[in-house]
Amino acid sequence: MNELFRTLHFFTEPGLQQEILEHGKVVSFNKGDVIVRDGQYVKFLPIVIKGAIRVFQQNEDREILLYYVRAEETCTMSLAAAYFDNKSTSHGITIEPTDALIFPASLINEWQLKYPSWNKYILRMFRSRYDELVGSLQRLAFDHIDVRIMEYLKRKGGNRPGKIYLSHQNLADELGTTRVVISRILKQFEKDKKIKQFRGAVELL
Amino acid sequence: MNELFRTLHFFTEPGLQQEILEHGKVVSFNKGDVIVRDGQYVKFLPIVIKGAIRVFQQNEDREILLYYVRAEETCTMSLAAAYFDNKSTSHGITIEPTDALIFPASLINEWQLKYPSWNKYILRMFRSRYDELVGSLQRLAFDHIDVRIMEYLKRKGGNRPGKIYLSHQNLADELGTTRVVISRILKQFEKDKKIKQFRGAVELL
DNA sequence: TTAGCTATGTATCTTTTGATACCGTTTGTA
DNA sequence: TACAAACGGTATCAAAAGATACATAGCTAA
Repeated sequence: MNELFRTLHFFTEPGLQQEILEHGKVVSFNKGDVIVRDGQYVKFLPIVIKGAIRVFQQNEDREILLYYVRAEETCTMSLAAAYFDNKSTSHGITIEPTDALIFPASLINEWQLKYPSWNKYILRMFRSRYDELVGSLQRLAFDHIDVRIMEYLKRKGGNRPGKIYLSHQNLADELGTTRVVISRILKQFEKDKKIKQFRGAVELL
Repeated sequence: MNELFRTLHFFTEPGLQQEILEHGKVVSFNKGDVIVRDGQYVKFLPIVIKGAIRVFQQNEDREILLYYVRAEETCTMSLAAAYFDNKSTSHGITIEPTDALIFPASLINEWQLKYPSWNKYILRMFRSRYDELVGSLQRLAFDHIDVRIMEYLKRKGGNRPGKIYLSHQNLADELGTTRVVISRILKQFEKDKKIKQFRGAVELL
């Protein structure tokens, strides 16, 4: 429960902390669980304590990654959908075992008017999601695919040594390209001793 | 001043309307005026009444368009910067003569806690900026440049007949490509009788 | 062990886009 | 009017990326 308290530190008002503990419920999800589904109304808002939710949109055969919800973060798409009583336009699926604090979306309204730190939290969330997306747009617009792959691997690896588990196909989906292109570039990286490849994983050198 | 009242209708609480009129100031800008500059602290928040502000980021020689602030809208980047007391990371420049309601950014905090309709306005703003950006990302990732040009023209033209005033170079900047590419594709459109070209303008057929 | 699935390697071809260079035309203004 | 700057047309070349096809390797379950 250490992580729970770490998460709570954003919410400086004792009243808010109490409300969160009172109305919130800690739920454990398995890898691959669906948290939100496109077209569904959002009744509950999650704040992730441990793990990660992958949030993405899907049109026809195309898929576009919006963001990952990680520890201490919430899902801005869910928040907005809930707030405006809209159906969700994205999917949210856990990519690893995940614990989240879940509470009724109906509380958002009240909290906004009562707790400044809640507003700060939400606005910071929106802002950083927006910045992330601008970053993606920029990289997509101006960087070549090899740079984008390397950037992605570094970010995913979090600058720590160790294997990063994803297939060429996964990578292609994340970056919006095709498997063949990924294989081609990764092979080149391998020749240049920038990475080591395994079945279903990559290691940065 | 008709437009001013149209803008105000978002703010349903009489108290908020009164505060806006009291603390706000209507300012007229010329085309090309700089509203916010990268690296500058944001002290005032604009709500556009008439006209449009182009908000974009610039790194080295690259430029990336974020959004236009049009009538009844505000600049979410400014808002976030002001709220967190950060310097702006974007530029905002009017692309036509523009009237805006300007008020001290320091009021944001209070209004959030007092007026639900202000919160609603802000969140809707953030949400739609985010959605716009996702759209751009999607088109950039999956559409070919000819489709993107046509989409852009249609949006800019607002499905009305009439000329759309921009040079090939402008278009190239907006779409993150080069002038030659634009000229090439527009020529093709002209051959296919999809558009008519003029110096500094295009007309959809 | 074998069949079947998933993951990866790679060759070939085509398309799209970008880079560069040079041209003529229009427009604004000194 | 003359000159510079902005605008647009076009040719040539190169690079990047996608499409397709097929081969091989590892993993797993019957």
